[in-house]
Amino acid sequence: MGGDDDGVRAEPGRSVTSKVLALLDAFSPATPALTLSELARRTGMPLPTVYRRAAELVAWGALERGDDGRYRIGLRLWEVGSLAPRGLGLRELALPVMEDLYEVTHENVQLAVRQGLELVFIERIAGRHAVPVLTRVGGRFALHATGVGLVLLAHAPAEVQEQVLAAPLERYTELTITDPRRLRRCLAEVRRAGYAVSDRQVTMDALSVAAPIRVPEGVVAAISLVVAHDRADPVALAPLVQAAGRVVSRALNNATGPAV
Amino acid sequence: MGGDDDGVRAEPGRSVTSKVLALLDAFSPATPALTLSELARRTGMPLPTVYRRAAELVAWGALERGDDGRYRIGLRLWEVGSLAPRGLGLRELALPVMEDLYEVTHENVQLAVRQGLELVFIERIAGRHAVPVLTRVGGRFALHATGVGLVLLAHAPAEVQEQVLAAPLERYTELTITDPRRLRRCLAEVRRAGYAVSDRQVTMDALSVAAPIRVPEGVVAAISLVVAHDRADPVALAPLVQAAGRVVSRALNNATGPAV
DNA sequence: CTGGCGCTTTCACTGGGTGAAAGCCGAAGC
DNA sequence: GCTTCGGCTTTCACCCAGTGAAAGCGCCAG
Repeated sequence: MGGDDDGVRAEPGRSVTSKVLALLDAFSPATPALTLSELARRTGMPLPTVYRRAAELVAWGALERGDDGRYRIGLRLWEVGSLAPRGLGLRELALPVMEDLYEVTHENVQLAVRQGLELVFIERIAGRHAVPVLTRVGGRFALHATGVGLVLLAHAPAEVQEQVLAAPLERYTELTITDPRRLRRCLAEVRRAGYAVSDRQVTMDALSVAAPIRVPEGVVAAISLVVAHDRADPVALAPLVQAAGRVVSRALNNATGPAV
Repeated sequence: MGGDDDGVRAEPGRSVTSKVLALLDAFSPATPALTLSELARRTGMPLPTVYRRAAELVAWGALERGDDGRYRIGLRLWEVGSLAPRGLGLRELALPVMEDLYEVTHENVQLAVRQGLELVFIERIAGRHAVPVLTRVGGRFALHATGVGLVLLAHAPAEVQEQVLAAPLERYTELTITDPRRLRRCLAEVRRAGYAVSDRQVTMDALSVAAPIRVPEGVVAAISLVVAHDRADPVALAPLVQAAGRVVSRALNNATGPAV
């Protein structure tokens, strides 16, 4: 048999639901718009199948189809997605605080939560005169490099930490921590200090200072400032970020009764 | 009220996809967390069916299941949703401008697009010392009352305008425009002036000033300031909002090549 | 005119989906 | 302790929604 396929293999007999979800999976920040055949190729499903499923998704609003025939994620899906618990309570409560932080510093302000072994950026205020950051809202990133990542990892369940420490740590710059033992010491220091500094560990021009956001059960999110590394004084910024973290923590604890 | 809602009726033989989407539909700002039986009741589907579909959605991350057994929208869905075209390009470009507007005024800044016969709030900066607004990001609202709504409606395709004008116009306050002929005149005035003012037409304490965001094809979004009606000077605010709208328009036109 | 590409529709077959019913589990009541 | 009850999970035999090869369509380039 010719072995020239590259995309996801189509397991015969996969459930309809998984097909629908596979279609959504095909979209990514790098490929936010796909033609029918691209979708078919990426999901490994026959073209007519993709056609029918996609048509249903378009009818509901989960996908949109542009004049160019390409499919995109639909506004309706965004709408439903914004009901995600962290999208809701946390984001709404944190945004005013992030604005304050931005107004004081005019630097990039970021808010992230951990999901599995990665972090997801929930919100970001991108200072127009600040260093450009390559992350985007809704984007994922490794836990071991960014400021928010270090905070989230430092306060994650032990098993999560072990899994991250066991896997190879990707290197982004020459300052990225890739030695598990050094990372372990770094995490201990983050817990002790109550904040994390990532100095040029993601890009060589930026430095970030991050602080945890806590509920009684533990740390649910992290907030950070990203600044140019050569005009940065992490020690001066830390109290600001920590204070912001505490304000959001307090707001969260007051607001949410039962569920996070 | 409306506590007795039967939710969506189950047509026998509806497609699996529609069942999956019906599950997502069951979630709303008012009901962001649902038990299995609530889901079954709201969608009109048998409990085992809901159980299986929901399990698949949880496995993928479209839903999450809390310790309390309730289902919530999952972070993964939010992540995919944030790839929606308006969620992406527009929001990212508009946010810095919205921040500037907030910094100058310290009032609520809102960004909305039209979807069908309603508007959807894409982004909002809620001034902590400004009037509280009841809308939320990801939430929908009628087109005929708010400032953004009037702008979006005034520049919507004729058929959309006719549909809105033909349907009964819900009254929110005694100042809400509910007479189609008056609304029609109002829309003409919005087009002429290049901005819209909604004075106490949604709540009796707030007033909003909105301006369009344009691409060559037409108006794709609207930006607005919401302020306390008694300290408002719409005529003074209008140029600010219009300027913000123009800045975003320009950014959009530069950034987006092929697709909006 | 022809060939190629990408999308849409058809059609007969089949296995994933169905839902009634039975099992399970923990909490509240006796 | 035992029982009931409500809500969740699993089973099972039936069957129609979904399937995908193949044919049809529309468009553009050569």
